[in-house]
Amino acid sequence: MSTIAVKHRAADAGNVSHERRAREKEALREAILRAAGEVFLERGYDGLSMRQVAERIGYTATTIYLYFRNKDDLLFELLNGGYAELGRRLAAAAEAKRDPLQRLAAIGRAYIAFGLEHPSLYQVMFMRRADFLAARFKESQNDQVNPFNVLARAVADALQAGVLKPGDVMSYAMAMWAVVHGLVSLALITPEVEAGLIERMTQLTVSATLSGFQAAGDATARKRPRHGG
Amino acid sequence: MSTIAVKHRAADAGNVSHERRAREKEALREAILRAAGEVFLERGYDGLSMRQVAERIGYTATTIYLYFRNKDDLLFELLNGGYAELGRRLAAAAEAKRDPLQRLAAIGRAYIAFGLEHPSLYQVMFMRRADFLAARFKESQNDQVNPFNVLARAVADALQAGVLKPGDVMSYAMAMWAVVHGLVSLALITPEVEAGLIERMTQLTVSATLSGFQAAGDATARKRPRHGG
Amino acid sequence: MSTIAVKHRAADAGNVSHERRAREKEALREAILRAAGEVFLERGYDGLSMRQVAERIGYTATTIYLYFRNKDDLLFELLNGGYAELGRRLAAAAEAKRDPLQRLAAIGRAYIAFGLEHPSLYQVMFMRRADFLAARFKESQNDQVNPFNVLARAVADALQAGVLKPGDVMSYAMAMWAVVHGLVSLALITPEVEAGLIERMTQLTVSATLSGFQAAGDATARKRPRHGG
Amino acid sequence: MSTIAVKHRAADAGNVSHERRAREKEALREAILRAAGEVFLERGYDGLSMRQVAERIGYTATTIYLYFRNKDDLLFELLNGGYAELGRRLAAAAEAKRDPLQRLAAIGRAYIAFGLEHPSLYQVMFMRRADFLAARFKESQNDQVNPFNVLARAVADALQAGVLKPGDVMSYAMAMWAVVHGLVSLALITPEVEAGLIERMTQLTVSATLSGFQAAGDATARKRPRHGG
DNA sequence: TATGAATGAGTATTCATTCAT
DNA sequence: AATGAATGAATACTCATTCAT
Repeated sequence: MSTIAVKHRAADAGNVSHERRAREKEALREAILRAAGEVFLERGYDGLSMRQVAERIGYTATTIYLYFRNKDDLLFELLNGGYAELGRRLAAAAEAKRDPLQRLAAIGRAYIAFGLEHPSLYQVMFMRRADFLAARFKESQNDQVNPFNVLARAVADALQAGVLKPGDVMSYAMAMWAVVHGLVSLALITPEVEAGLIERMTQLTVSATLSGFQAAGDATARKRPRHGG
Repeated sequence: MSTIAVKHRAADAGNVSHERRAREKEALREAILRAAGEVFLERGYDGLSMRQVAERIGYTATTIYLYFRNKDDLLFELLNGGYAELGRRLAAAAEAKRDPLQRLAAIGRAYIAFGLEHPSLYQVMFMRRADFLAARFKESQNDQVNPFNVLARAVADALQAGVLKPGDVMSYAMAMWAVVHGLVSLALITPEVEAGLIERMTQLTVSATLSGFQAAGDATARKRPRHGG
Repeated sequence: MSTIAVKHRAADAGNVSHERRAREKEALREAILRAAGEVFLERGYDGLSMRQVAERIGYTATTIYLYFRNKDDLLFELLNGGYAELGRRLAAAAEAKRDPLQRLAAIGRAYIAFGLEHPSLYQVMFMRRADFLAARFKESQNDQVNPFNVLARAVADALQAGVLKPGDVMSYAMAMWAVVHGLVSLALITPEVEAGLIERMTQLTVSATLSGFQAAGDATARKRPRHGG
Repeated sequence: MSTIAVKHRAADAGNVSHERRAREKEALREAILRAAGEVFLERGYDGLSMRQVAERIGYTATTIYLYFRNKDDLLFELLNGGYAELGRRLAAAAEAKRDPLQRLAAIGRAYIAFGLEHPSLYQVMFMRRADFLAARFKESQNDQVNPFNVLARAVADALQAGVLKPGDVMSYAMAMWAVVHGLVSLALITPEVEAGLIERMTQLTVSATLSGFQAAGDATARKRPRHGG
């Protein structure tokens, strides 16, 4: 309410370099996105209002329109950042493990961690049909770090390595996604459940699923009794 | 806006029976609930507006207040109906199978079927946080057909029968819930995916999960190679 | 909320006499007015709603429209009753005293008592400009017990008896009305004031006013040192 | 409805000064307050609606929220301004007279003048119960020019000077307030009465009251036969 | 670049009233 | 005589957005 709205006009606007201008502009843009993320987290999807965001960064609501065309545009960028971040984290998890099965488990754990760390964002990313964003996402596909692709590649590797029962890549990838998504989304809509239970059911599920997927004669299974955590 | 607002006064009011009146009233009540489910699904909790609902059924917003005390009441009835129906179906599935593992599989399949058959209702029931309803649900618990209880009882039986690896009932129940919920909710937010893929990933997941849960020495596992479908 | 709405249809409507019908109808009419008065008292002018009134007597809001054309009509009857009641009480007070000055004091006290006993009604009767009612009141003047006329007659008598300083009836009547109205309305808008203070200021004012109005050489004044109470 | 909704964007915005902007803003603020006073007077507290106010000044209801936080805030400012103005006028009247009785008479006349000059404001200030504002007024008491305090001080002085019959300050102050309030409020709700009558009854009442209050042996009374106007 | 003023559409809910029965 | 269903207008308030500066 009583946020002090400092005037943000650069005092030395006269001889400022173009670069610096661009940098400042980018900084504000990111500040807006950050604030939007916070509001998102605290008040949820519908609680995200231009005014709330503006107040948090000490600017007027109008100013946001200089950086984002409208609320949907702001939201789009926010989600885009979410997908990119998730993609990076899955990719990082994948790179950290050589063994195909361990890699799959690591990807799953990274996915779950991301979801639990960004509850509001996750809900908008994966728990709603956001048709209004679909079209825009089609255009801006960044396949490099597309989260699903990271998973699909790891599945393909594991299949080729023969550590999974025979099957098609897509079915396996969707199945695994379903499992981790089920864990995360269930945890998010039943927040009164104690953290320990979430942990135990996650262990149980990931472990069981992977051992269930595993090729019967795969000797490596014996040596890795605990897939989760 | 473009909804045609037909006058709903009975044309043949002369020989209208009390029964018919009651039936018409019940029909409108259900139409409201159905419309509310759709709107809730499309626009979320805050997006669910009495006006939207009213417009969809061709009545005034005021009319809804003749059937439901307020917005929360409307939502409560909506969800309550859903939980009851799901509970009944899970209970029926459970009763149909004697074998503990088969019973668990049957419950899972019934759950998935319910979700896919009632996409909008399912999303309202399990894909949003509805904290505001928690209190009211606490009061009106109908434990007999509480969906989760049906699952938990089946898990307890299976554990006692020794067909599952040792573990606590709650973790197993939550884990199984997570798996089926993951499958359903993923299917619902990616509707462009072909039905066959949904089917294959469901088979894969349910089968793998149950075999992963199964006690190592359980001889019965050999005889039931396909848990899903 | 859960008021049981009993069906009020006369069971023996077939051979009921016209008289009895009329009596019943009148009874309900008065029940409505009584309920309206209660609601008025509890929730004030704007809190008076047809629904509230209807609920209180166990009928539907629609029923009221069978007895009063609309809300204004109901209100008009209510106020009309108020004026009549006030008129009767002032007239009764006037008749009870023979001495002109004592009669004026008695009228004043009766006026004040009425106001304090019917706060909500008094506010609507005398503390608002109810233009929408003015026209209707012009028509239905019941001069017999018109409250102001009672006062004016008492003033005229006192002037003729020579107990008041010379002056015109209208000015005296208005002046006295102003004094008692000031006391009542002040008491009504400052309800947190203790009753004792209201009492004392009333005594003080009435006493001072009357002695101030009194003709200088009026011997009776000496003998009646206390006009109030 | 029939209000002409002029666009209020300054036509000559080019060379507009900050000062002018501020002045315009203040002007609109006061226009809102004035309109609010009128509406309040005509339709009462619950009848005072942001929409009505907005329509009367030719702006949208939303605009009012740029000047006042909410309805109560608007009302608070409205009344606060009135009390301050009345306090100032009473204080000025009090200072202008040294003689205790003349001072009381002057205060009374100033009060009446204020009421007749600001009929709508006066009605809002003193002819309605405004419990909802009590709390806020408690906080923001400006005792310096609190109207009632001005009167109470003058009464205390007069009592100490021995020109009033013995009594307590509070009773006298309330009594005098009741008298002037009665005159004003009666005048305001019976506007069809000719101005001359108002004048005569005021003279009569003020004069009588003060002489009635006056200590019996107070010689000064003889010299001031006419206390009013 | 950023702002202040303003708007119009939207929200839940309540109310007086009408109409067919 | 009384009701039940329905409406349309009203309420305070919030929000995304526009426009001139």
